[in-house]
Amino acid sequence: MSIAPTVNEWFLANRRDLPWRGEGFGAWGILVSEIMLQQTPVVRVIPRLEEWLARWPTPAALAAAPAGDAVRAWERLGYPRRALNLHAAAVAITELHGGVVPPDVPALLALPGVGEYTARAVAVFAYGRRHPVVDTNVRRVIARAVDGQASPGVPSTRRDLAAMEALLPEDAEDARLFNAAAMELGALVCTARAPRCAACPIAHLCRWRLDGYPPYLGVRAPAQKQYEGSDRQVRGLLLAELRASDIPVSAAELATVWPDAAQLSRALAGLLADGLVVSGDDGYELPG
DNA sequence: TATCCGTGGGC
DNA sequence: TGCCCAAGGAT
Repeated sequence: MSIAPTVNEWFLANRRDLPWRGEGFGAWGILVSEIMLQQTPVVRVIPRLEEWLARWPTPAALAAAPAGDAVRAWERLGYPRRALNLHAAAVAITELHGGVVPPDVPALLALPGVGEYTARAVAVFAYGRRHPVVDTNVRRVIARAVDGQASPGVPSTRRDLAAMEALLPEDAEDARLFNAAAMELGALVCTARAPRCAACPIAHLCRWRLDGYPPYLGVRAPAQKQYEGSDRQVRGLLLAELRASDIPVSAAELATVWPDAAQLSRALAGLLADGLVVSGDDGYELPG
């Protein structure tokens, strides 16, 4: 079945006016936006993205800054390893690609923090290459409209890319549009909870709807672990302490952020192993 | 492949 | 109110 023309037409009339969709928004901006958008809602990304691009308008500009500046400027976007990865990617782009974000998927995949989704998103949205782009929204749209399932099953890159490829228009520009359109449909209409089927352009041919909205019976991903009291929370508290200080912080000062010494030690060791924190004679600090 | 990695908002 | 979810990636 060919849903692309209908979904594309809906997209042209209903798409959000997002910064990375503007004319002349370059490949570097697209890459930064895609990394920031990994597991992070659009509304929280937009202000941080604009600050970043004003400060570091090119990969070379970011590469010339200390990695710790990137971690500090990440503020509270979450998963701060992304900031470190983005800095390392900027260094790689500067040193290996002449300061230009590479246009092909294998070169993009080789960049730190760039996986199957992000590599294709950059190749398609920044360079107009024809590839399937599959994120959580697209997986859900296909699961429902095509497979008749309320939720996508366990992710499988090969299977998910093949499913999207089967729907993808031949023309590269139509394909680029459809990748964005399917994502937008999942984000605005075919949402995880309470899908707005009355507003859906393909409701009349959605397999899940035609089958009477059967409940999902497959295996579900295990629920996210409780954040309160987790190592993640302790890492976040430690990093917040270090972000707030311009000078190295002593172990004694860091010890005040969490009562459980063993857990705090474990979290700090993790941050050191990740390269998010370095230790020197005067204490702990963000990397130089 | 299952698990880990932040943070915040919605219901 | 606790749980689910959010343009994933690395190991």
